[in-house]
Amino acid sequence: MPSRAEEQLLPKAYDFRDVETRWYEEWMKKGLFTATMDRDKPSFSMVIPPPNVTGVLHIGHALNNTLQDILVRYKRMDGYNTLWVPGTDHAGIATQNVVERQLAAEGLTRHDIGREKFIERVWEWKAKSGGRIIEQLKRLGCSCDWSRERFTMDEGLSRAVREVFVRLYEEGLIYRGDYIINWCPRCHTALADIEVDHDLSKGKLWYIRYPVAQEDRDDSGPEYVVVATTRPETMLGDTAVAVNPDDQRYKALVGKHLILPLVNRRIPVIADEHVDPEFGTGAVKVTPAHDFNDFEIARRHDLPFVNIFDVNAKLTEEAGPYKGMDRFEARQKVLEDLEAQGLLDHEEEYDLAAGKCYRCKTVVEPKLSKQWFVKIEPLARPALEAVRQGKTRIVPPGWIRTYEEWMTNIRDWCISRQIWWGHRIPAWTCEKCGHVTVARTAPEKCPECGSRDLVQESDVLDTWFSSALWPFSTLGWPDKTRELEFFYPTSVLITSFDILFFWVARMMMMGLHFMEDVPFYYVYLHALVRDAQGQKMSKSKGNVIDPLTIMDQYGTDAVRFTLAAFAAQGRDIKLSEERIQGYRHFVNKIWNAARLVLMHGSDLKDYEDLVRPERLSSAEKWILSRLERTISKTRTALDEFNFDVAAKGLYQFFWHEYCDWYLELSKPDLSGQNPRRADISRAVALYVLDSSLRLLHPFMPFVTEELWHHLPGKTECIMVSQFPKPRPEHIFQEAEREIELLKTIITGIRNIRAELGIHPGSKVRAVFLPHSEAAGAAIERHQNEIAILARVSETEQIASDRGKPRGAASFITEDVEIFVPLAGLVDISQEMKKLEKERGKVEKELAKVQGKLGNENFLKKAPAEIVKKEKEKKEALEARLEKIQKHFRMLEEAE
RNA sequence: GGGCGGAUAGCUCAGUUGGGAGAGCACCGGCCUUACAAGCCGGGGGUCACAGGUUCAAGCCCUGUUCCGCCUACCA
Repeated sequence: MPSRAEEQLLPKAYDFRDVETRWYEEWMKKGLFTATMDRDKPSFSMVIPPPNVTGVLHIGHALNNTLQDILVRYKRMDGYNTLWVPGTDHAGIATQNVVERQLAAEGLTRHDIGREKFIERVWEWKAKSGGRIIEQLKRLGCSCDWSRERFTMDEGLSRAVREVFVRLYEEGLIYRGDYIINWCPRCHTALADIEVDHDLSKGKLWYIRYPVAQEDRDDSGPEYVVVATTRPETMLGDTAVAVNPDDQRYKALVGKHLILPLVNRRIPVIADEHVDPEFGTGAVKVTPAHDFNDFEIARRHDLPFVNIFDVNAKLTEEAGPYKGMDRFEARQKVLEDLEAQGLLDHEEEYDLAAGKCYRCKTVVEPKLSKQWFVKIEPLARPALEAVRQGKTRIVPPGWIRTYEEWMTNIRDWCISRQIWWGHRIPAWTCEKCGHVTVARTAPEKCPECGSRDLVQESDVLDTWFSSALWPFSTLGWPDKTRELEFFYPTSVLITSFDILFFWVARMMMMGLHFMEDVPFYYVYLHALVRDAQGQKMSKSKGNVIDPLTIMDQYGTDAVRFTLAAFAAQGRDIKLSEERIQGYRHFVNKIWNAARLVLMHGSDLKDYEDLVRPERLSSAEKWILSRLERTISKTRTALDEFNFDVAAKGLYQFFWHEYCDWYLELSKPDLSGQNPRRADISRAVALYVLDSSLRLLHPFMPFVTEELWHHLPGKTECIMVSQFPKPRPEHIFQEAEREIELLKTIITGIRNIRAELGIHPGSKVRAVFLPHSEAAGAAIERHQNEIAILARVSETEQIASDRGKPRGAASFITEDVEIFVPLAGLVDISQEMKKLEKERGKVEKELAKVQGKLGNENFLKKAPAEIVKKEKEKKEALEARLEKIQKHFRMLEEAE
């Protein structure tokens, strides 16, 4: 039966379900997430990596946003003007795909309904289901300023996009040109280089014979040249064969012609440095329209471009008899035909990295087409410098090199996409004179010829173009807003390393160019969340841990704390349910500790005033001192983005110091007869709980908020309370030493009891032989605690070996020898075995130390401090050994 | 091909100027001790991947080797 006091207080187990929704609503209602712009406070701002509107919260989002929320809650409590800007990304291809699939279910394609209607459909979809992920972020407890939520295609951001495009165009940094680009035949659009994934797959290298043209053949020369290719179908678009200029084997053939099999085109043999004579046969087929290298070779040698693929990667008329075939079908047919004509020399197994569309995994096709590009070098240079000079610091710093590498080898950015959903390129072509006008708003007539017959560019911009502006476009740019003034540059960007190039680098470039300052002072790159075996989570492998499911199961606080505790820099997070379960236990532990403390002190409103050093016991000083160290540790760790260190430190402190020792030590006082003592120990318990809850709040917002309101006298929310500040006057070194000794003594007795198999219910007698006055005094002072925590009935102090009890179990430390005399209960031979083992250990250690001290070089070269330490260690070990031996002899006699 | 990171207890990892090998989980034993069995108490367990080197002293610094990740790249 629970007591009346218990009933009034907290339920026995924490039920997160209603607490989480209740407090989130309360925070929203009170407007606690809303940024203020108070001149007296420093600013702390972040922009969320905008999830795709199509997104569903996955474990990566959970990690990313948990870390951001921890930081922003910490800073908010620590007195900053905090702003965390939330929002979503329109995610061009991804979103278009979703709506196209819906259309397909109705038997329609986007072309059936037309561009305008299609875009309407996408907006409808967005209005209906686009906000899902935002709701999920709220479940996670994210304290974003929802009043400032943005969308990359809302009106303001679209205006920023047009502004940037026009300015870059006017500065000559955006141009349009015919280039070879990566084409996704499924998405029907160009892709930027980094939107193409390369993974190694098994393939073949086919060796094909290209006959030398009749008129160029001489009697001594070869009949054909053998070229190697992984993609035989592209031969239909060949316009040359290249060899290295220094390659003696082919020297005579340069300038002559070959007959391209199957299509019988005459193609020249050319010499180009690019060709590696060591690879394959040293002769390369050149397909200018369908290979990046060949494109470059063709430009150098002025070769024609033969386009053999259409938008679906089906063969065009240029491919003659193969017209209309799919590229892979054509590959088979080409090989068959070559074989039939005896032109297939041989084939080899070969691993190759075929490029795949990062959205749909279709093998991309290099393709020639007219696209818009950003001239990247003038933008990349300052972005590179800013990191080199430390204006923006990348954490962990290992990524700096990768960033530099990429920034120095970067190619122009292809920004046009042949899809419909996105920011339409603000360029209009005059149908009459062909003049292209780039403008912020649609021009009425052609500035060249005055024609009103203008057609807007049908392409849209790469999704990442608008994301690149996110840190300033969300703050109101191009207007000069107060937000920009207050919060730009933002303080920190927290994101996953896999979008370092896609996003971070581009924000750096755009921020520096348009705001003339870095977009953020710190970039913290976190790892990927993997499964317990280190495998990437994927639906097909079935190893996905769904954050929503586990939040339902274990509560949001447990999930958040787990993610933080495993967020070690530079390492992937291997997550398993077991770990989350473990931290749910921690949530429960906090709950129950609070329950105990509140049972005794729910009415003690002035507990903070009662905590005065001069009135405290050593245990109370000790816990304050430990708290103090935990506060500093937590702050430092958070300031350095060591979320794991902060989380684990709090766990260790709260569970293993506050609960295991302080609360246990204070129980006698809490329910004792001395009201003054009881008040103080209640006050300290409350004070430490109060501080701990505030330290834990950024990690576990819900349970801490709930408990906070049960503390006496709390009316405001914990999320706007003060984050604990260092109080050096709460460091008590003397008390720390004393309690550590007490812990050793209690553990020692417990150890003896456990080894002798004494029932926890029965009490023992303990005899102490302290090695110092301080130790003796401490034992004296803490008799009561020892009695309770080690279940000791009576204690006795002796001054020398003479008083030692015969036939006792012992525990020997540097400061004190402990004996538990248990006539009849001690198995003496057992006890001797234990001592023997102990003696072995000490002897071994002693031998090591003696070896060092016997080494002249050590004495000569090691720092005096170290030598001294070793000497002290030797003495301590010798003393200990002597005591063990004495006790051993005594047992022998007793036997 | 280039670059980066990792190898420490059964598992996941920490170990910050080189000077006493640690945590959590798992495991074993004992306890329903009035906050918590989602708990308490106690315990076992490691040639710090391998081979050299520097040093009085190496998990830590240097060289090489093996294995495993990841990023990046235009060898057809």
